[in-house]
Amino acid sequence: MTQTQATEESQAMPELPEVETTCRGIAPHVIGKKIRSVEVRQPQLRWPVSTELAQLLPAQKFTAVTRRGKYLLLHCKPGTLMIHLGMSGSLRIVETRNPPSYHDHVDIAFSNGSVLRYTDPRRFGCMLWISGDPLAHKLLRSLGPEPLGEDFHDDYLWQKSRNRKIPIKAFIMDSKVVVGVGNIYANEALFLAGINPRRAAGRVSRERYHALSVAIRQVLAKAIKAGGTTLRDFTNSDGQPGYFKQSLHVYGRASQPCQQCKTPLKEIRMGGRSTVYCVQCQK
DNA sequence: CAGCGCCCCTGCCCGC
DNA sequence: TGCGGGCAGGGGCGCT
Repeated sequence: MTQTQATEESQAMPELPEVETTCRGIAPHVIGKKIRSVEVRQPQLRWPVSTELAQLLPAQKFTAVTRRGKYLLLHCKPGTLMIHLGMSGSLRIVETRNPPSYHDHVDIAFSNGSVLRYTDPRRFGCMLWISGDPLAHKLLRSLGPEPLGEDFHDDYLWQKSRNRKIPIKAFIMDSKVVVGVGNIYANEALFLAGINPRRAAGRVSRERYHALSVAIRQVLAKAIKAGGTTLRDFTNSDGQPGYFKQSLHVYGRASQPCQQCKTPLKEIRMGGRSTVYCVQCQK
């Protein structure tokens, strides 16, 4: 991996497309492979990593790798390993002999000599063991629909937003409304739909919710498709996040001219998050 | 319930 | 050049 790629990757926040790419990327390397050992070098993530993993997982095989929102679910017979990548986390397949670096917090080693390695400099991620139905877990049971699923559409958003006074941006970033819409894609989708991020969710018309639902699907699907092109090199960890593959219209472009009307883009902070929009094109 | 602000943590950037 | 302070950011959680 070149220095340039390492730098870009360290800045990459795992949004839903990156999590989906990770899900697809690790699946063939971990499903059906016998687990030999688990090493937790740094258990202090968002919540402590259970030391029981080292006893529970060896001799097991992951039977499936699925995703719910930005949570990755590695299923095996006695339970499910739930992983969130937080802001700076990543999962890679490496060789056993590959020595861990400072931020490589967890290794799950397989009998074939490969290792599933969890890396997370900022440690906002988590790795939790769930025995029983993972979808009934506290962190998953109240989540809204998947943005690329059939339950997510304009009528759903419109119904859900009645009498809501919170800004539309906060509304679509609320995981109880819809999962996986992070700050970058919320900014982008609102620009594409022509909606001011501060507009109250309850004051967005049905027609504009149609445009918004289409925009959300579009930016996420496009990024996942872009991520898919790097899948074959997943183990070499040279994949770049999907949003580098598509032009960002507003995110990170504060004070630069709007690509539609040339008006300088405005940046405000909403809930502590950078919010960039065009005062002319987004009402 | 709805809405809002805090906080976990480190890398990066800026100013002196 | 080196160092310290400020800040960003996902999202659960506690408080109003």
